[in-house]
Amino acid sequence: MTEKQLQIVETALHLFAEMGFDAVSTNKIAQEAGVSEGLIFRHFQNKLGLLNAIMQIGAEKIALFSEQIEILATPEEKIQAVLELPFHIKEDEYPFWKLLNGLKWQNQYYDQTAVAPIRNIIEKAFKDMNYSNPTTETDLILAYTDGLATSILLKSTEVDKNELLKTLRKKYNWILKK
Amino acid sequence: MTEKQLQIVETALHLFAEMGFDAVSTNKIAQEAGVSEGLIFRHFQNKLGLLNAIMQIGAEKIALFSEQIEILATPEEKIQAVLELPFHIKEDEYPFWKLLNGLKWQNQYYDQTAVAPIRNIIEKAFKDMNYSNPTTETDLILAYTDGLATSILLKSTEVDKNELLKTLRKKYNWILKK
Amino acid sequence: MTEKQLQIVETALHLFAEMGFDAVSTNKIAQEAGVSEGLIFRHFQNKLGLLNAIMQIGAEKIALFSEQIEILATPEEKIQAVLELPFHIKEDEYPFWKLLNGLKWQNQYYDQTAVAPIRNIIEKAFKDMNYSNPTTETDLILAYTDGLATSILLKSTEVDKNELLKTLRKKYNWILKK
Amino acid sequence: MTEKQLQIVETALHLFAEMGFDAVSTNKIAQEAGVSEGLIFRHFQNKLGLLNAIMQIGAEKIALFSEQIEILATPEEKIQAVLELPFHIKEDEYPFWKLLNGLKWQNQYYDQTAVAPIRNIIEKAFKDMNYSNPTTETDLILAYTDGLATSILLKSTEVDKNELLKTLRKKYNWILKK
DNA sequence: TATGAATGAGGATTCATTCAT
DNA sequence: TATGAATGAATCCTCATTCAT
Repeated sequence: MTEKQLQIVETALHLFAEMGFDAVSTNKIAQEAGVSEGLIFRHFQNKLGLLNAIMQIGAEKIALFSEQIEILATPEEKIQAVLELPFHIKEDEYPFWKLLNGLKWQNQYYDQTAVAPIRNIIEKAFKDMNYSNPTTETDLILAYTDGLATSILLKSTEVDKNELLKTLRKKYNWILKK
Repeated sequence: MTEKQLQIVETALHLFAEMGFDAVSTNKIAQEAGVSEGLIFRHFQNKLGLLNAIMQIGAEKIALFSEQIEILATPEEKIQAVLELPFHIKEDEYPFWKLLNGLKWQNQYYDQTAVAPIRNIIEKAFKDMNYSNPTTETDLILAYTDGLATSILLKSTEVDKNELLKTLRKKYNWILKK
Repeated sequence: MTEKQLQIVETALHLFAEMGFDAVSTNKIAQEAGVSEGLIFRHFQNKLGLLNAIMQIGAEKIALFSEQIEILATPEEKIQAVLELPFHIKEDEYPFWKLLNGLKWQNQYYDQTAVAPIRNIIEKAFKDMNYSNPTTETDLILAYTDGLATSILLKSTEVDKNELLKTLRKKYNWILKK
Repeated sequence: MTEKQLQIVETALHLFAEMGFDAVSTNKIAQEAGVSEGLIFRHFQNKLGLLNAIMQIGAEKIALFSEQIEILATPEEKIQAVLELPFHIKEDEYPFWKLLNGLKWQNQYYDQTAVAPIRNIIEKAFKDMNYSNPTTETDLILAYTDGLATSILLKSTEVDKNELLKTLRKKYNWILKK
C-alpha cells in the first residue's frame, strides 16, 4: 500500500467508525485524507471496495489475535483470553472494532467471516472441557465478550477498564463452572 | 396517530432496523408503506423527525419494562429481570431493538436517554445490596445484557433461546456473588 | 405526457440528433429544456430510458408511414412510395431520423425493430411482382432510400430536394425493371 | 509510427467504430491496446488528436482510391467504379468506414474533406458526359453509394455482396441514362 | 519512450425536501 | 389529509488529462 492509499484507508476507517458507512461521503473522505476524490476509486474501485479493504486489514489483525490465543495451554486460558480481548484492544484499533460492530446491524454490508475464527476457538475449548452443551456455552461467552467490547468501545472515557477487569476476574471460576 | 402515520412508522422502523437509517431513502419508505413521499414530511417534518417519532414510541415501551421491573420485591430479582430482558423481547419488537443497537454506533443520531432508566434500576439494586462498587457491577450486568440481546437479535434463527436461558440461569448465584 | 415531459423529450431529441447520444449530458438537456436535472430521472428512470421514450415515439410515426404505404394499390406504387419517403420527411421530423441514423453505427444502442415494417413492405412487393430475388432487390431499394435520406438529412441546405426528386423519378422505370 | 502507436491507433479505431467516439474512454483504449493511458496523450496530445490521426490515415486510403479511379478511361467507368466502391472495401477497412459514417451524424466531429475528392470525380464525370444537371446526378450516385456502403458495413453477415453486385450491375445502363 | 499515480471537472443518478393541487 | 410533480444539492463514480519517475 502506498502512502496515499494508507491515508485514505485510515481516514475512511475513522469516519466510518464514528458516523457509519452510509453517513460518510467519498467527498468527505477525500477532503479529510487530503487527496482527490478520484483517487479513492482508482485504488479501491468503489466505496464498497474501500470498506472491504478496511475489513480485510482488520480481519488480518483478528487472525493474529486468534493465533496468539490458540497457542495457550489450557481451554480455560483460551476462554479467559477471549473474554478479556476487549480489554486488550489498543486505542488505535478502536475505530476498526467500532466499524465492525456498527456494520453488524446493517445486513447489506456485514460479513462475519472476520470474527469466525474466534468462535471456533471457544467452541473447541468447551468441547475439550467435555461440556455437554459447548455451543450454548460458546454463545454465552461470546455474548459477554461482545457486551464488554461494546461497553469499552462506546464509553471508553467513562468506564474504568481496570476496575471492570478486576471485578470480572473475580467471577471466572463461576463463569466457567459447568 | 392515524392509520397512514402508523404505516409510515412501522415501515420505516423495519427498514431502518434492517438496513440502517442512512441506507433507507424516504422514497423507499413511501413506496413500501404505500403512501406518497410528501406525506412523510407533512407528518414528521423531515427524515430525522420520523426517526425521533420511532424512538419515542420505543422509549415508551422501555419505560413500561422499567416499571414492571421496579415493582419486583428484591434487588436480586430486579437484576435477574434485566439480565433476562433480551429473552422476553417479542419478535415484533425486534426491529426497534435492532435499530436502537445500530444507532449506538453512529454518534450523529444516538440518544441514550431511552435506555437510561434501566441502568438506574440496576445501579440502585446493587447499592441496595451494599456492593462496594455498584457502578462497575452495573457495567458488567449491562454489558452481559447487551451481549445477550445482540446474540438473540442477530442470530434469532440459529440461537436456541430456551437452551441459552436455561444455561444462563445456572450461573446466577455466581454472577451475583460479591 | 405532461408538458414538462414533452419539453424534455423534444430537447433531448434535438440535442441527441445533432451531437450524438453520448455527447449530450443530462445536465445540458435539463438546462436547455428549462427543467431540473432530477426531473429527467423521475420521468424516464435514466438517460437510456429517455432515449427509449424518444425512439418509441418515433417508431409510432414510422408505423403510421407504413400503414399509409400498405394501402396503396400496386406493388410498384409501394416501392416508389418507400423510395420517396426521404423526400416527405417534414423538417420537424428531421431530428428523429438523424438520431435513428446516428444510432445505427453504435451497436450498444441501436434497435432496428422501428424500421423493420418498411422492409417487410418492400420485400412483399417484390414477391408480388414475381421477382426471382426479392431479398436482393429489397436490399438495393432500401440502400437507395437510406442514401437519399442521408443526403437530405445532412445536406438539407445544399441539396435541392425538388430537383433531386424530379431526376430520381425519371429513372423509375429502370429501377424497377427486372 | 512505432509499434505501440500503431497498437493504439488500431485499437481506438476498432472501438470507435463499434461504439462511437464518445462511448469509448481513453482508459478502455489503453487497456485493450495493452499500453498505459499516459502514452496515448504523449503521442496524440488528446483524445481528439487520436481521432484526427485515425482520420488522416483513412483519408490517405481514400486518396489512393481516388487516384485509381481517376486514371480510368471513360466517365462511365469512373461512375461505375465509385458506385462499386462499397463492394471493394476490404474487411480490415470496415472499422474506418464505420467510424466515418458514424461521425457524419455528430456535427462536432465530422470533417468531410476526406471524402470530397470522390465527389469531385463524379461531378466532373457527369460534366464530361454533358449532363444538364451534373450536381443532382452526382447527389443521386453518391446517395446510392452511401446507402450501399451502409448496407454492406452494417449487415455484412446477412447481405450477399456478390448477389447484390450482380443485380446492381443489371441496372447500370438505366442508372446512367440521361 | 513509457508508466501509472494523481487530479479535478464533469458524468449520471439519488436524495431529502417543497409546493401546487 | 394526501398526492405526486418538481427541485437542486449532494451522491458515487468516470473521464480526459497531467506529471513525477
